[in-house]
Amino acid sequence: MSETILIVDDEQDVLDLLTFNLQKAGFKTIAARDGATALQKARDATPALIVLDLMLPEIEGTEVCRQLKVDPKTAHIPIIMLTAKAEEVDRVVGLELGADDYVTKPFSPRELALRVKTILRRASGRGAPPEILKAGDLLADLAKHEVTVKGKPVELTATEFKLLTTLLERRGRVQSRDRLLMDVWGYEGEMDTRTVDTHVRRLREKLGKTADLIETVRGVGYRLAE
Amino acid sequence: MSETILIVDDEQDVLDLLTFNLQKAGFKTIAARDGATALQKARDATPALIVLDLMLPEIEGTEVCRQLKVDPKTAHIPIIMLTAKAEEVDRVVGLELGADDYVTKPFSPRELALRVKTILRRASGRGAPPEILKAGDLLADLAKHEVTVKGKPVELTATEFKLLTTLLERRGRVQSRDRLLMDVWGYEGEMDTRTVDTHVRRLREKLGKTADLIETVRGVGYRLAE
DNA sequence: GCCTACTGTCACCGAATCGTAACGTTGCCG
DNA sequence: CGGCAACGTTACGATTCGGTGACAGTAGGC
Repeated sequence: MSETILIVDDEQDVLDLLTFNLQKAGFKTIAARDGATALQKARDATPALIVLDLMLPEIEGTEVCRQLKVDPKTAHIPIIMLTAKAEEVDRVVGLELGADDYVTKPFSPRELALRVKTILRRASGRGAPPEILKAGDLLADLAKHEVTVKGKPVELTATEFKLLTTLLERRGRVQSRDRLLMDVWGYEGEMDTRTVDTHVRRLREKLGKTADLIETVRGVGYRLAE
Repeated sequence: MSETILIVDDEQDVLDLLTFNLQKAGFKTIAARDGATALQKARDATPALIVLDLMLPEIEGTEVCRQLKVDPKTAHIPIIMLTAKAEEVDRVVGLELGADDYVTKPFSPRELALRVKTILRRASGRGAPPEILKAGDLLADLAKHEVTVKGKPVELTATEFKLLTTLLERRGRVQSRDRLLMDVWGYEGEMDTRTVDTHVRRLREKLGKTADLIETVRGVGYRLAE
């Protein structure tokens, strides 16, 4: 089941780190240090997944991503973006670019390996690919970054979307505010746990009547009804 | 569920900071200020996780890490590295050592606590998590934070839930009031309180007929029938 | 550069929840 | 059969918790 992964980064250290850890996780790896090489290797080797640094010399990582998605030969290959700033993320994932996931630097090896596995499992279609999450009238399309209630689309912000999908992924199980802060907001930044409440409220507002799917468990956290 | 964490750093300030924040996050902590002590304490106490500074006097942090990974007694313990320079990190953590994650100084206490939680959650998730407790018609699902009697859900407050699950976990064994105050309420030392009685009553009330599972042992405490 | 959308924080409020005291009841002892 | 101690029950003030609206900072789009 050893699949090949293309790693694109201009820094040798990062390249080594990724190569080592992904190989330890059981993948084959090939590397590229600039955009042009990356495009060529992607076409030649057709890897199962590409890890792409956003900041590259000469050609921008975003441009590489776009070209990969244009070429029919490489368009289907999932891409994980490496980026320094968490703010850029919104644009990168799901919008103009077709990146499937992102990891912010500095990232933990463990985290990256996990995401790679998750995406490959999802892409291979084996074992119930959770591309689309459902709950009652609620549909969340991870690939399209789109949520619908009874077929009608609901406009959510990036944070709201992530919060909702996080709850959907653990449907039925209560998520503490701390837990949600970790999974939705990430490691960095000191944040008030009440921020979660506010976003839950905004989510409920936008979901209208379907909002009662989001249950409050007093003294514990939030939960999506089953 | 309080797990022990070994903190290794030669600076007292950092040690204090880490100790304070990890304890606030609900962990027990032990500390070591040099490599030799760290190795010894790791073997003796077998902590659930080790936070290890890369820069140590006498023995390098890298060397400590290596030795930890060699000893079968400590090899399985996850390690989070503390390091000052971001560039070194990649190589050190990924290639030479078996560290599970790293945090660069200056780090936010919150971030570290979160990474600790993430890794511990992942590590403990492997085993057989007894997430559902049973007793007669009574079912308690820890993850869902939900209790049912004969399939019908019963609404419990956070305290009642914790009290019930605590009794369930020690089914058949009598729990003294002091013991319950410690485990459920987190109180220390002895105190003269009827609080436990009141909550037991409320529990019984909500459980209806199933309440007789909770037995009173006069002069001692409470017990869940087997 | 202005404007809009989004985000995180704060203060306030009502309601659920909690701990304690006071009182009633039960069981055990001589 | 009394008395006492342990436990059950009730009630209530205090506290905590989550919902809500408002607001300032910020980034992106035009």
